[in-house]
Amino acid sequence: MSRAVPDTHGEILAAAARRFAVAGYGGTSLQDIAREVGCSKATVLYHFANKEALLAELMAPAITVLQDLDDQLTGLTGTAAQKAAAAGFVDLAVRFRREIALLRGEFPVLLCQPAFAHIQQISERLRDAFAGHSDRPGARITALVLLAGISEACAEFVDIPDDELRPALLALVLRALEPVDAPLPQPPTTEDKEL
Amino acid sequence: MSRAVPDTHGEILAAAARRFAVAGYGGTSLQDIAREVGCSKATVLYHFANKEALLAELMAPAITVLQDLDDQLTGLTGTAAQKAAAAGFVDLAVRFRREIALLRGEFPVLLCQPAFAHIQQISERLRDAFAGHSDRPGARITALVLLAGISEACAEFVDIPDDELRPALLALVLRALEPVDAPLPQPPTTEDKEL
DNA sequence: TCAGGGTCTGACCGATCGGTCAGGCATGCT
DNA sequence: AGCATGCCTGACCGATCGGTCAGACCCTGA
Repeated sequence: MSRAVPDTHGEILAAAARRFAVAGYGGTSLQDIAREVGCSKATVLYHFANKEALLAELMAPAITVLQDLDDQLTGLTGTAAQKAAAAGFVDLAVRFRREIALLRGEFPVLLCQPAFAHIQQISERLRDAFAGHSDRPGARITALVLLAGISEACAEFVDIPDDELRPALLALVLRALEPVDAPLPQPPTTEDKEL
Repeated sequence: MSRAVPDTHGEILAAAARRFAVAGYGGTSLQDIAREVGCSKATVLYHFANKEALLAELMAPAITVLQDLDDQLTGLTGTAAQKAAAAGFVDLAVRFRREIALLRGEFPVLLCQPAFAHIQQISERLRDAFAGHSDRPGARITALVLLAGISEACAEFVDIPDDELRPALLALVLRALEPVDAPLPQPPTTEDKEL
């Protein structure tokens, strides 16, 4: 049988995920992680170049999916962009809520680090899509409220099953989003804008 | 005239607010604050018992208003609780968005400290009021998304004037809240249906 | 039997943190 | 002049942080 192959690497990863979720990235020391695994801090740093590399490996799957979503949103405008962004982000947030919980408000600090710089750009494009690429303050405010709120809710409601959380969030978003390209009483004359 | 009365206490307070807003509470050292004021770290600790006391004095006005809001919400139920909580919290968040920005995701950590323990209870009651005191998952999820989203938005949009931010947030909240005690399909008068 | 590579560790490093303390300095009252 | 008081500081403290390093302990293949 598969008798106790150590897999220290994986154990460290799992322990780090648990600690980060409780105390955040900044609030968790390498010593904490080592203690949880039952090894020395030096062992943690033998398996991972540094603390940031640990976080990066933990976040990698979520980041990949986030980039895919970003690709899918390119070219979409108006309500189409809003709906696609809403469905895509809600699904992503629900699936990776453990990863979102890891960062718990440390987004602003972590995104400043060069290793995560491109994430910031993606999140700005995502917010823009949520606003239907409108620059109306109402649309921009709504987009930010929803994106931040969804992240927080997913990090908080770890006990609710995906199939319950996802539709509830999606319904909320569709209810709350400002329609962006349909407030005009007579729209046909404005389509030359696209050309 | 009032010629250069030092008011070091106030200067430290202002400098701390500026630094906390940029780097967060945990990310700001007493040394940083002292450097910004142009005094020594020991001077900061001469005017304030410790770092936490500095934060407490900075947050005091906002906390007072939060407690007032909490009082006003006691006894309200259903949609009345939702609307009162929405109006009250949006107003509070807009007015004190600088204070909210100070904490930037450090709520979970700071609320664990005994000095801020009662804030956690208030915020839970507030969330409950947002949900119209319903325990439907949809209502609870919506409440959390909106509360967290509003906080984040207020911390982010420091450049938008109050009079623009407040109505936009209020409209969003009223649009997004699940009605909780009005699931009736037909209003009392059926003839206004034509309108 | 021995060499070598993968794994792991205790000891240690420099930096930084919040906080303490004795004392310097200016001012104003007696 | 002498003294008390309020304000401020440099030097220092113990703790903790992320990270380094030489070496010990396996296991395996020659």
